[in-house]
Amino acid sequence: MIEDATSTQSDFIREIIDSDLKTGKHDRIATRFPPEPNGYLHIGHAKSVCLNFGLAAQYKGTCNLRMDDTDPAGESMEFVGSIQNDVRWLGFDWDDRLFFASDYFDRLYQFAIDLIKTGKAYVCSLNADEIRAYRGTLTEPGKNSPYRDRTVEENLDLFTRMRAGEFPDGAHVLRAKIDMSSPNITMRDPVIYRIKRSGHYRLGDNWVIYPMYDFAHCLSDSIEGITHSICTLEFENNRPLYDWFVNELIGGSKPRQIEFARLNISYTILSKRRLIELVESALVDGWDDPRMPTVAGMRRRGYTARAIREFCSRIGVAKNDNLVDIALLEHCVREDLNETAPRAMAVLRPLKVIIDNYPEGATEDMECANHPQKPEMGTRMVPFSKTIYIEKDDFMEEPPRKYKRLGPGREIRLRNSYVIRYASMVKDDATGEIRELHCTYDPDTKNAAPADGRKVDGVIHWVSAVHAVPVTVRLYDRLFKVADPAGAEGEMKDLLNPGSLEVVDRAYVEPGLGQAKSGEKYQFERTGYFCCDTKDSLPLKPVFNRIATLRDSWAKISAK
RNA sequence: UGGGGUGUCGUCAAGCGGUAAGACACAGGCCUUUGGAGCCUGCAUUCGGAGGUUCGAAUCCUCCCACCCCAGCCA
Repeated sequence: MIEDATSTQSDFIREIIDSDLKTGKHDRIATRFPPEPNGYLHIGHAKSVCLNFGLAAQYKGTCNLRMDDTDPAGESMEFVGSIQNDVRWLGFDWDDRLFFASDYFDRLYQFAIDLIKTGKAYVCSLNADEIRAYRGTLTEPGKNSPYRDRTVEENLDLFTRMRAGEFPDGAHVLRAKIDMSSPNITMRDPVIYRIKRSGHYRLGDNWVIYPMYDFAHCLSDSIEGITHSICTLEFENNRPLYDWFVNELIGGSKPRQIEFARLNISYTILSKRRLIELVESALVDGWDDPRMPTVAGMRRRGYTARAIREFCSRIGVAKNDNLVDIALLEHCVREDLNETAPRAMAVLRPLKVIIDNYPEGATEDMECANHPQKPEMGTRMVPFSKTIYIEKDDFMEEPPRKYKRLGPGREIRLRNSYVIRYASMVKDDATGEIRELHCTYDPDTKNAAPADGRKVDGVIHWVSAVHAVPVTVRLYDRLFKVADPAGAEGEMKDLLNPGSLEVVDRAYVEPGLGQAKSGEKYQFERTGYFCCDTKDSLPLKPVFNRIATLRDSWAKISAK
């Protein structure tokens, strides 16, 4: 198991576990990560994965991966596969403990029979609307169903026939007989089985009745010997029901449900429903669109599993509603990639520069460090020649104060190369746009300070025009333009950041990058971290996704 | 206005009766062939509010306020 996930500070759940271990309530701990295979995992799930698997690792216990597939609608093997892939990619391992709630259907059915036999469950023949009406409201108690007092024999007969497929969908449900006047609506004779003929993605038509979450989940936990069943806050109301089923049906050690606050992140959305909406309305390009907060999307964007784990560790585990600043996530990727990503030069918006006093047709190989602080990462050769491209932003005709880049009369250091001095510019007669710059270079400054001791403050990156490789670069930014899209009014499409994707069709990268392989991550010096796209890159024709920008203190200065 | 939760810096989050950790963000400065990275400094006299208990309260008690969740045959 990975180390960084185990070296986490404490939280209220770990305190509970420490106490359970200390008092001898448990001598080992068992958790589980229980997704429903009806969608892709997102970073909110990653928080839960890190928590559950991290706990198991920390306490030398186990964490099961369990598909909570009790409602066949929307579930599929595709999702089962993507979930396994994502959990594994995040760095966790469930060994041979991949389970399916649907594998427990026989036992669950038996538990239901047991409940009927002890008079704790009954078949109710009210329709859905009637059940709702009988349930009462938040402030008014419910009324007993007229079917509540059916005999055990009648219930057994009806339930058996429900299973046998004798009734149409919705004709009957099995309900727990608890308390229709409970102030906790969850306890007002909750439905535990419904008839649903949709066909299960694993079991086909074996069943026409399916257990509800409240019934299946606690019993699945019990079957697997889970000690701590960790879920999100919205299930707090369900805990009494969780305990009710367990107490009625399970002897010995019982699992304990503990709830924590789900993750929210600014400028994005983490509800499965909304994510599905984004995909289905084609507002994004699929579940793995690099702007998506899905594990698949983030992976494709270039986020590392390590960065995600670090993020999950830093946000902590508590019960407060939260909206974590997306800047923290960005910080975590930068922190990781700063250590690991080789540097390279890429010019996103090229401006041609001709070095007048540099010999025509000559080429020089410049030795460049792959990481300025890590000599062990080696060096590479980057060709330099008379005509180069620099970033448009790195020249200003009328530079403001504090601007350290190129301008009329100015000198600048070309990264890993020479110092050049501005000579003149050529403008387009019609538009006034700057077409190209002419400069002169100082031959004595190749990776050396000027001999006369004059200071050259600015450093800019460049790429040799004849050697550079044109590539497509996709500049990603936050998906939404509002900090809290989940809490915002209006339609989702109106909340999206129109600048969340900018495609640069013709950026120039240093020659070596032409051979970049899918998934490789680089720091394009002075611009950001980029990942060679795993889907759209072709051999020798890479497409780069911007993972994150570098911190840009000039942007802050210039904004003032 | 039923029940269940939560309220500590802009955002997360420690704190568990002994006098407010840390992180991100932000603001200054140093350093720098990435305006990157790194380094240094600053950033809650105050813990939703009001009372009370105590030598001492963010921590205990009382009342109040705000926000979140629950009326799927979803999970």
